[in-house]
Amino acid sequence: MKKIVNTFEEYMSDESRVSDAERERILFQAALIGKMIEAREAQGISQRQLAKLSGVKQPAIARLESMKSSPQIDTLFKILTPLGYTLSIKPISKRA
Amino acid sequence: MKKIVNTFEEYMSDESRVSDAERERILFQAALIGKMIEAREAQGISQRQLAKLSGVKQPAIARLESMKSSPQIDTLFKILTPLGYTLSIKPISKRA
DNA sequence: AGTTAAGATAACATATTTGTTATCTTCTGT
DNA sequence: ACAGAAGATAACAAATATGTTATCTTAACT
Repeated sequence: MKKIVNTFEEYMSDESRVSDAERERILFQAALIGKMIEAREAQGISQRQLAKLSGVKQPAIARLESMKSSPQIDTLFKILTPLGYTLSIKPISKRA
Repeated sequence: MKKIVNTFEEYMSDESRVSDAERERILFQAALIGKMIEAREAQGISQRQLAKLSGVKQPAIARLESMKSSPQIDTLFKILTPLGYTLSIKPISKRA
């Protein structure tokens, strides 16, 4: 019977739930989302304003910023573009 | 009555269908997918092999490589990780 | 001609995201 | 105390991606 987890940290540190590869993947994802939030806040834009700019609704933005969903790539681009950012592929282990 | 389009190029050049912002977004997306395909082929890995490595099924890989779907971010990471790549955010108009 | 491998596709079920609308909580400022 | 703004969340419908299984087409090779 699995322990109920309440936080992201609890989930991530439970080795019976998350493989190393999956953990790495989630951390990359979290870093990406984190930078997106930084970009929005640095420009003083609220989720509701960004919703208007991007066409993505505020609840969807809230869900993805709090990592409650794994957004589709076009949703990410819709949000990043009005913030002046885009996505690119880079080799793992190279520094940002 | 809308003309039926058969190719990506026809679709992209139809201004009644695609706004400038959307066109830019789609081109970024296409560039990203293109690099993913390059990475796979440069390593001599087939879609079926990559399916085993990534846990994403071959039909899903085929669909996203041919831009028939807008994959979820975690699907992209699952595929990119065994290829040795990851995603990062960068300002628009900076060169790769 | 036959065989094998690769990518594309079909059809359907399942899972997940996103839209929609509304509300809740918290914080800030008055 | 009140009002307004911000982010989080709830509930449900609609849209879309993914899994599953199988087949098709094309190309390369014998």
